[in-house]
Amino acid sequence: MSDGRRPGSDDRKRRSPAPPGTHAAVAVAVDVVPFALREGRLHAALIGVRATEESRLFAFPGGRVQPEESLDVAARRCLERHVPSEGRFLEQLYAFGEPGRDPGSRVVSVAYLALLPRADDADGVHWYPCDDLPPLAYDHGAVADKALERLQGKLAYTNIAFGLLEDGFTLADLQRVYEAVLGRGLDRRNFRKKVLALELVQPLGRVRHGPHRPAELFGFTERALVTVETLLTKKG
Amino acid sequence: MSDGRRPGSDDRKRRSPAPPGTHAAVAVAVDVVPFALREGRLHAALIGVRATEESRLFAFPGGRVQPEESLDVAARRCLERHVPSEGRFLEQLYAFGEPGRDPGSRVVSVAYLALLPRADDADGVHWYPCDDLPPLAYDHGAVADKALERLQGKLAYTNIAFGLLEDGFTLADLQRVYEAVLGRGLDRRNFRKKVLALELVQPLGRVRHGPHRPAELFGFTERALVTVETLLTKKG
DNA sequence: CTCTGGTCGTGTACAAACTACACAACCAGG
DNA sequence: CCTGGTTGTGTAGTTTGTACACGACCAGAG
Repeated sequence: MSDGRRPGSDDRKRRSPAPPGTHAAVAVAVDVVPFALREGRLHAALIGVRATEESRLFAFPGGRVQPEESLDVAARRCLERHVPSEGRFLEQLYAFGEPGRDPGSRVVSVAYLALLPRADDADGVHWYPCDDLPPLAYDHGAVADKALERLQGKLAYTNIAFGLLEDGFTLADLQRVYEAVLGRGLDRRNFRKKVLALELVQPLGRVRHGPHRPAELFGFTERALVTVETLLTKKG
Repeated sequence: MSDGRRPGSDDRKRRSPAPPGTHAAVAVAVDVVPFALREGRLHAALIGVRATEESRLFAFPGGRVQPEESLDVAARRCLERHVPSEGRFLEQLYAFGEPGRDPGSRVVSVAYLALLPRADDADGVHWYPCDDLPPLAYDHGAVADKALERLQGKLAYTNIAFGLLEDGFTLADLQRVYEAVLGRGLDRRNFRKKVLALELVQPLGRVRHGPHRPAELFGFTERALVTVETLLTKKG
């Protein structure tokens, strides 16, 4: 693994612009995994990339990082180009850089996790349930796994799930979000106790009417994304 | 944020090799934050990058990613070039890509977190206590913050701290690791109960002699890195 | 108007986990 | 033989998590 230079020499010189003629062969891209709820199930937004003879192939929205933009900006740009939304949550997920992940060229892709309050349809966008994704191009299968893993993990100790809701939700709505992401049921009474005790939501003073007892509507409190001690336990 | 192409068009074309003459202006590097314990305090390994008139400047070991190597391999190569060790733990941390982070050229750097069982001295390597780091080049101040944050966070629900120890440690040694990383004391008896209950360590049948009662020596169990329910609580 | 289905909202008993804390065992060295 | 400093163990009290039942309330059917 040595490059032949003397030990202790400063590796920083490699950061200088490459000499003329030897341009860097590694490109940088971003990919965004957009999650949203549809009919109580967690869905991800995909773009069709090409149709082989017998099967279509999908990938997450993404693109090259421009020389003057940051990774975060590039991710938001790529997200908004395909998926129109007012997503509040966009967080870096992981950098994928295996040499063979993109056939033909060497691309290091920084993946992002995006949470949207609604799964709006748009031109070229396909929403698929997370537990039934179509064949994915590149290494986007691994990207999807990582995204879901991160979302589930952060669910337990942050209020990240609120990125999948808009103000004016009922506690039952919120619970459905948790159940959809975790893939298991929660006890309604214990879940309610826990959420209210942490004071992450505040009643709006309005109610939602339906064929049943009216449900109180809630909104988020001031803090946008907090790391709480334990927002969730085994049974909610 | 539109690039003028029709909506829904496939952004994937950007992944193809750049046309001749228009080479990608964004380079990819890795930086490794190596942590180890020295005299009961958490230290990080730094490399001197340049000496200005009145002050030296340091940075974490790093370098450009080679066209044929993966990010993980590049990180291990850069770590081992500077810091000789048999580090068991090396994990991707975060990708830093602000346009201005590296003066002169656009470099996206994928940072890695490394844990070493010992803080060995080597040519060109400087070990500094984490709570008293010297001035850092680039955005390595933010990198250091992120690394420490990750380490502290994972301490609570994984056995990541074991990367800072070698087999043949006492439970007091292990506790000192936790206290050094967290920066606070833990209750000896509760800590011992917790660690033993999780069966992450196994007695080696040997003891360490000293001027006091002999201490039993432990090693790690088979599983290398596990995510435990709650390895740590407030008082250990 | 009454009935009914289905949801909303609350409280209580039990079990498990966390926290605080004290004492004897043991060795090296004086 | 005594002493200092560490290792090793257990118990009581508090907090947190878990399981579970019942009345309140509305819309719609009859």
